[in-house]
Amino acid sequence: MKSKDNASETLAKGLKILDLFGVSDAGYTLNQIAGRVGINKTSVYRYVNTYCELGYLQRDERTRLYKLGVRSLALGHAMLENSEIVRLVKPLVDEAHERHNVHVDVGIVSGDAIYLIYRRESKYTTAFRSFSYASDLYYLATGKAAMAYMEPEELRQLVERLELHPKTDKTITDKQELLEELRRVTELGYSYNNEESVPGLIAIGAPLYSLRTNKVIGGVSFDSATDTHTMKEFERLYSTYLVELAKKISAVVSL
Amino acid sequence: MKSKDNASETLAKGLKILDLFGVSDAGYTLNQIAGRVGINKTSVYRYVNTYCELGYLQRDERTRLYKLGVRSLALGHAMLENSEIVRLVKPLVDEAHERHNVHVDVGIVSGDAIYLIYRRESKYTTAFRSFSYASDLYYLATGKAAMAYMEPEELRQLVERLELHPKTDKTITDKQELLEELRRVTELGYSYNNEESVPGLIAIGAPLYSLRTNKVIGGVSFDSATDTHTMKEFERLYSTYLVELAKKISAVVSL
DNA sequence: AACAGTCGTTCCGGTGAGAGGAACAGTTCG
DNA sequence: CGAACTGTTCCTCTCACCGGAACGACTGTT
Repeated sequence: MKSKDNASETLAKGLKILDLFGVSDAGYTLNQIAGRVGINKTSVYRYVNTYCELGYLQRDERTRLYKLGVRSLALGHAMLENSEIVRLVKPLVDEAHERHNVHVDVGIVSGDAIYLIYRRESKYTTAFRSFSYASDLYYLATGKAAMAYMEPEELRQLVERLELHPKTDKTITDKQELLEELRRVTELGYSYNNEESVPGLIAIGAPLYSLRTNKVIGGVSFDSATDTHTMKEFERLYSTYLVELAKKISAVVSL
Repeated sequence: MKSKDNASETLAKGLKILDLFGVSDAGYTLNQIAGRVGINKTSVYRYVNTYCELGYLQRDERTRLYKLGVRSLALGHAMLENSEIVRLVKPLVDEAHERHNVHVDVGIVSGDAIYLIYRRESKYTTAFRSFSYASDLYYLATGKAAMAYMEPEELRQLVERLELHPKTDKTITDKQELLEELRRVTELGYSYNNEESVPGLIAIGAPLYSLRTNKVIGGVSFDSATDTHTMKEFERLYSTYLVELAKKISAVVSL
């Protein structure tokens, strides 16, 4: 184990387990958990036991698998309700969602990842419920919008340590190509996701600013499916609303 | 420290900190955290550092206080989205909320506590946003409804280890009185919360069953304010809808 | 300028909680 | 019946955690 100072390795390992339950509703067996997080079974056993005793995890009575406990759900719910940023973003996204009947995602950048903190689905996108709560930036509309508006030096360093793994056959895997695309984003004011993360899923994204610090904090996207809209259609119909929404959100979020 | 076997004390302590951030949107200082959770400052420092490095917590740039990080929000959001029970409950509660324009709470019992896993507010109750995600059962409409329909032996044991602390001057603090009230609940089919948790806040609650095991799993409540409805009015207007909603939820939730 | 009161941070020594390999028992599968 | 799972316990070793104390950096008070 690489030992960073001033941090609890035990806690960090324990959190990796909780993390696992954020990406899937399916239950896990003890060995599966141990395998996924890369910790030996005995330790995982102790951690999982701790979670269960406290109510964060519980065992499904039928399948005997470990799954999320009520306490995690309640805690998650409470965190969202109490979070200032979610409380500010929610009504604006809801309004846009209801008015234009479109799928909306809001992602916030932290470290080298973008985190999905709010989503409103449309009937066209429910088929694509691939729900990873944390993603790399380079294959998402929200992420590319955020990258495009980063400070040049920040972006340079990010791209340098980036590894471009293809999610689909349309994922951009060349750094030069990515940088050129990002330049086009700044000209246009919004980004594309042209089936780069999931086949059949397209999106346009716009950056979210903090007007106080003038720095990018994330992105917002409208999503649709290729059998519903072509990219050109989708762009023509919604891009102005998207940019408008992004500005509204940026205005109320004074991080 | 009392040492329970097969559990990680370090992880348990670390989770107490995360828990703290579920009950309030206010930031905390390191010493405040240490005080609240009852752990010495140095350990808390290590835990908090771990959380920050991983993005679960972050420091507010202005106030320098520790607050929830984006990762926690995204994880919470993901857990709720992925949770089967939330996904089942949500549409039913939303429908009732929109049709009757009333505040709805859904609580699930785990251990000796009831956890709020979904809420839709009305304009009458927003003033009361006291948001503790886990509560004792005896002063809530959801909790009392759940208690009333527990198996006799289970209830007896629960009441035995109960300590009835008054939350308001109307909170029931006598075990005999509580048991009598619960008996009346079973006759009526729903419970009251007559300003027993927060002054000015009233509610009626109905139990949620698992039809498979025939056991209580929680409760659902409609809430209002004393300056909007008297208890009699509120009961007359909404009790049938509440019981109806509780049955619907119980039907879809086959835990 | 000296003060008291915060804040987060570091240092350090003693110890016990956690690590983790191995073997366990209980089950489902074919 | 064995094979492949499951969760669980036992064991020893050691290192990561504990926690009191002292630190420097700020802030506001006198």
